[in-house]
Amino acid sequence: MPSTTQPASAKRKRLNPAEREAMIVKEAIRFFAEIGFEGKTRELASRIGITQPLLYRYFPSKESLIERVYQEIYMQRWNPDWDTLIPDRSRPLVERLIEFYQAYSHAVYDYEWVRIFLFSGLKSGELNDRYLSLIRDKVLRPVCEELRHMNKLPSTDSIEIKEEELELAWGLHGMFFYRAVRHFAYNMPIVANTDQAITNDVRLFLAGAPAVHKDIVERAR
Amino acid sequence: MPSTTQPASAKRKRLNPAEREAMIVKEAIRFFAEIGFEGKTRELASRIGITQPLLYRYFPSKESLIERVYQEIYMQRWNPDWDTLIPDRSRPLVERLIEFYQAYSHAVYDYEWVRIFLFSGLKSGELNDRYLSLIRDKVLRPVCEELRHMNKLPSTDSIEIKEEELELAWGLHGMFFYRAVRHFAYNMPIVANTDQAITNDVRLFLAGAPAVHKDIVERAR
DNA sequence: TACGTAACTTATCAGATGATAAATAACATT
DNA sequence: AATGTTATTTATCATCTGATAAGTTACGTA
Repeated sequence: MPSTTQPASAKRKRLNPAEREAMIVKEAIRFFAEIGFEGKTRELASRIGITQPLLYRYFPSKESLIERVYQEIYMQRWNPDWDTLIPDRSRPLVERLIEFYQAYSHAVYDYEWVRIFLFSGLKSGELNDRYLSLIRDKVLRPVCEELRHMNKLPSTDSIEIKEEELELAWGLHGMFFYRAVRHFAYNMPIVANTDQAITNDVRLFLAGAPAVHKDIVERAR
Repeated sequence: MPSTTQPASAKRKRLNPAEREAMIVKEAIRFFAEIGFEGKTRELASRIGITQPLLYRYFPSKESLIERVYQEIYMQRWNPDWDTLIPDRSRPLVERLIEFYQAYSHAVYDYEWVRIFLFSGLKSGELNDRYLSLIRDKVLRPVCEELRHMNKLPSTDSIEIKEEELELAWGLHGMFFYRAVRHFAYNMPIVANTDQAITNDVRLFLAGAPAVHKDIVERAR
């Protein structure tokens, strides 16, 4: 039974508002990632080492704190350098994709990110939409375009990307992201060498894609 | 504001206990799949069209009802016929894997199953362990064995399945399951032809596996 | 060292929530 | 039609929960 009061040893401390707010947000992210958004404000406060009403000096409601957690989590998970990485045809596609997904894994194979993303999706899915649109436009479509080029198929200008084709690229993304789900949601041990596993995924994907890609594009006519 | 009382039009109805219990469990599955396990007993009762205390005649606590939902959901999602499907070398491996994953999709591409599985994983992960062990032993290991055979590599008796190798098979499973996550957790539209998408996944996987599989097994020594 | 600002705590509320006890009424049997 | 059983409801409790108001004290400044 966690008490709402502080242990006598921890003396009351005044922080400047910016510091305290950062502290609250940081712990809120950790807390909601663990428990889910039904986590109670009293328990959160006790983890921070403050009293529950203090939260309401910094955020007008629990919902607004959750909103803030969303923002904080979604912000800056995308490195603008990646925009040009996948379409850069001066390098082999395998190399580009391996580099991208390894770099991306460093941003995204993260307890808090994965779990809050899942919780948010299961709750409403509204915020996930925006993020998945980003993935589609900045990763999956470029992958389809490069795949067309690699397999000497008509460019996406002449024949637009088909749903089924995009679904193929979602497959690569699924290999990648499901690893995070297994680890952070199902609590399974993570593979020893993540970079190697990603390398294998990409190699397998690119070696296998030609076997189905042509048929898909032809079915598109 | 849902009232706890019934509309006057709906007259009180006595069901025999077995029927009523089935009714409660069925709606509880739907309800917790939608809302999560923090869903309130009063709201559940109102959906069933009964009063909240009646739930407690059938289940001693909310937790025991959730336990029951777990059981109901995990029961009978595995068809014993599948045990012999993947290892049957009288047929081409592509064919076997396509048949298996299509059949499996009919059992598992399901709103209630996917969401309760995710909620349960995020909550404790205890029940998911059992299920994922099943997948590992009945799907992924057999896939690795068949892959060894197909690629003319040493059998799994002489060189045991390596973690990295199993991770490759998790990749195929990830393509498959992430599609369900996108649809049922993120609320994205599902691909028009699921069977075709699964066929593509399996073909790509088997066409691509040789490019990485040999290296993995050799690294194992 | 005194003083004022505001960060922080204590006290508390109103409504929600899981659970229990007692009252009611639907249905089977006679 | 009368009667007994029990499925179901009404009433209610103790605790929890998000949120507010009022009191307290740490700290910067003169």
